[in-house]
Amino acid sequence: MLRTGSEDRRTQKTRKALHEALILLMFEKRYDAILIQEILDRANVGRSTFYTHFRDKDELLVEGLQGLEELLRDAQMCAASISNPRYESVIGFSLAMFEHAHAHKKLYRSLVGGPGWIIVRQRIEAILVQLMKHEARVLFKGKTDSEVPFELFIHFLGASFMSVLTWWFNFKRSLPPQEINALFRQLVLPTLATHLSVAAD
Amino acid sequence: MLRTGSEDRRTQKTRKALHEALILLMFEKRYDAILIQEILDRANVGRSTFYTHFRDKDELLVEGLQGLEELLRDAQMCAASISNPRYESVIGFSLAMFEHAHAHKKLYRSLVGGPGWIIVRQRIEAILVQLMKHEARVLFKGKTDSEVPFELFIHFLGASFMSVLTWWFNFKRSLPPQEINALFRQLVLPTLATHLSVAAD
DNA sequence: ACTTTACTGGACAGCTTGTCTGTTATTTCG
DNA sequence: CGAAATAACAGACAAGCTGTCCAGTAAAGT
Repeated sequence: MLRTGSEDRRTQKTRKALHEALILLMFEKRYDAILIQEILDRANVGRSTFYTHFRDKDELLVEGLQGLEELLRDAQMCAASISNPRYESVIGFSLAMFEHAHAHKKLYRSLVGGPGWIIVRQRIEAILVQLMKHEARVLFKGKTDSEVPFELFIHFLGASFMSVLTWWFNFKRSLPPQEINALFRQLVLPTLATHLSVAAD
Repeated sequence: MLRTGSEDRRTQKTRKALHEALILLMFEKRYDAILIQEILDRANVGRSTFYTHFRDKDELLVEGLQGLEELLRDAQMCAASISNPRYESVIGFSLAMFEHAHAHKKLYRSLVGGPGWIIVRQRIEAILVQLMKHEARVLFKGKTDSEVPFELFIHFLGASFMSVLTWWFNFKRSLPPQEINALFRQLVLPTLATHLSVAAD
């Protein structure tokens, strides 16, 4: 029997090759214009092999965002301790996310606006929602003066962040991550202050 | 020569048939699962005819949103006069939009979440952005205490609205338009108050 | 060494798209 | 009404991409 905790080295190799090929191709053309066949050629992988790993192109793309989740989780952790008004920890991920996008500028530029962006956007938004839920639950003023459902509040924040991120990339002048982050905070802090309590207990 | 201000009756008929067929089909299945051939069959229109009118399915869908723009424009006009704090007129369209979505519940439900929603969402957002730009330009505190670019501010509002609209449809309990509108305002008014001046002059 | 698993390469049918043809039906205008 | 213009038709067409399948080969693991 072949029981191993980790995967077969061959599968690791193949998956990696496919991911890298997709990334390389995204430097050259829009995500939606990329054919599976092209990924295969670039990765030097057989057609049938691809389908044993992924159902389609989107699944390959989404898997590539695995690392991002951990990155953001760490950033959130870190921010939780140093947030001045306590409730700001809810958007503790923001700077890290902007910086990540900035570091992978070319990739994001290939994605933003195109059909691939919808996939990525939803995935990232889902990650953010998850993070913020965990962080904000305690701080949320459930029944006091606000009747906004918690879920709605979080989704609103997630979508707001993604809209700023999207705008940032469509903007001709390129702002540094710190600046766009400051702008995001300006837009969202008033709402945050209104709906979250200052102290945790 | 056949010069007429309005279109040939035949083309009007065909376009209408195609639009109606698409709508009917959207009641039955997701937009992206609908084949052009199915629209053709339903509308009783020849394949070649379709392509003389529209480049693809999306173009047909987008044309169907023409009426919405006028509806929202009217709502915005109307709201401009009765907004209590002046700056609230910027989101004067909101209730009308929620009501429109509510009136066409089934259609929206078929769209929200699916790939068709991206098309519609972007189109609606573009309309909103256009409306809000016109309304907010005068009220925007350009250089006073805020450095948020006007464009970003407007896109933020548009995306925020669309996120609330989307959440509304994904929410199991169905809230009446008035209530979801109230929630939207609660989320967005703090930011509005911060970045817009109270008086126009 | 032996077994199990993954990859290959190529062929395959299937589906959808968009184009193009000659012909028919309808509308507009004189 | 009659003639010219134009739209719609049916249906065939190539082209493209997808996803599946197979038998054979290579490479892991034990």
